[in-house]
Amino acid sequence: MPTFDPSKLPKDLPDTALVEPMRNAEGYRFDVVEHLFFAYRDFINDPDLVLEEIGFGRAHHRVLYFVNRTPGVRVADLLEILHITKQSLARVLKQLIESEHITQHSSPDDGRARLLFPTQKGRNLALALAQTQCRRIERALCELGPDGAIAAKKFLHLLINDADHEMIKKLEDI
Amino acid sequence: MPTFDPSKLPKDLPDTALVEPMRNAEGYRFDVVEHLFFAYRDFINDPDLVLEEIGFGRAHHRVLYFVNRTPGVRVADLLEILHITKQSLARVLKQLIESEHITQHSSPDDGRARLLFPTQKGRNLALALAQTQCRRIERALCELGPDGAIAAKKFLHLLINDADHEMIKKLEDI
DNA sequence: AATATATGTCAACAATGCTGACGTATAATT
DNA sequence: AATTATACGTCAGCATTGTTGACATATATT
Repeated sequence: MPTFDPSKLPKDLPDTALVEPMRNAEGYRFDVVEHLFFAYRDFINDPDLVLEEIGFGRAHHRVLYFVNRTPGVRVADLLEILHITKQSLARVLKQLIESEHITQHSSPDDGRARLLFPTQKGRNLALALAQTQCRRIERALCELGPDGAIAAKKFLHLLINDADHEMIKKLEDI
Repeated sequence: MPTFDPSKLPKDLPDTALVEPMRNAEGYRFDVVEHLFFAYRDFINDPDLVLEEIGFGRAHHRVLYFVNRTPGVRVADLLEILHITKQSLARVLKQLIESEHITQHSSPDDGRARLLFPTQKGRNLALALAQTQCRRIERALCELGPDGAIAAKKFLHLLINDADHEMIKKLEDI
């Protein structure tokens, strides 16, 4: 484990080397920055272990998640949600369709659009991956209590770009 | 923007396709899962734009951040903090040293260990990268108020593996 | 009929993670 | 003093997942 012990510095340390740490200050909450980093790191580590066993990665997880969250979603919608290119999406989507976790069907409204639906197999995997993450969230929210839970979610919402709030609201209303 | 309109389904939709979305339920807070996803996505997007201009990536950012946060940190410490291999770290660390954002010096305690310090150039970059993220955090915490801010940080803390709590506390005490 | 849109696909490349192997200091142990 | 363990560097190769550019196809729209 790191010691972070600032008492023992090299004798010949040149003055080009800064020894003062970046500390929390007005408007600079470094403690929150790193909390966010560690929280997200641990949050995605759980499903990673499951994914590894079946030869999938995080990219597959994200696609599978949103297809299960909003069945009938279009390819273009996923691109907007995930902020990736269609070529990146196509690679993992192809595998998810071949492995029969996802099926695609033409939209009756627009024959060009492909609507994506999960299969039961895909739903099962999505739930298995969500389980570890949801347990982690549940544990935290319970400990916080009702008011704290509301604040926590509001905090995350405030971190998100305004441009995405409309889309998030649509997800909420599902 | 996605429509998520479930009213228009393909006529010939086989019953292997699930149309029911995964909805929030007892112990399954999907709303929080996706809030966390979007929040982190937007959170790291700000510095990404700055990094791109100077030919650095997220990996450089993470290393530079923790070297600035804890000057004199050892290579082995960074590996533990970042959860990456020494080969992955070496690649970006080498560039950061060559570009004179970071300097290295032998530890007086242990001649094998290399202690890493930021230069003024490295500190400036670290602060520039932190600025956008800290503004985002500050805006959210202000809106939440004191109690909400405490709950928000506590929430993140509860998401983090117990194994990391000791290290985080050391960071806090810096 | 002409144009725009939704999607698929091929090819190449970049960033960043990984494993395995080997070398070189320096510390610690015997 | 000799051996072993540790901290780090480095080379080589590979996987995942992001990117751009170019081009094809089907369907809508004008």
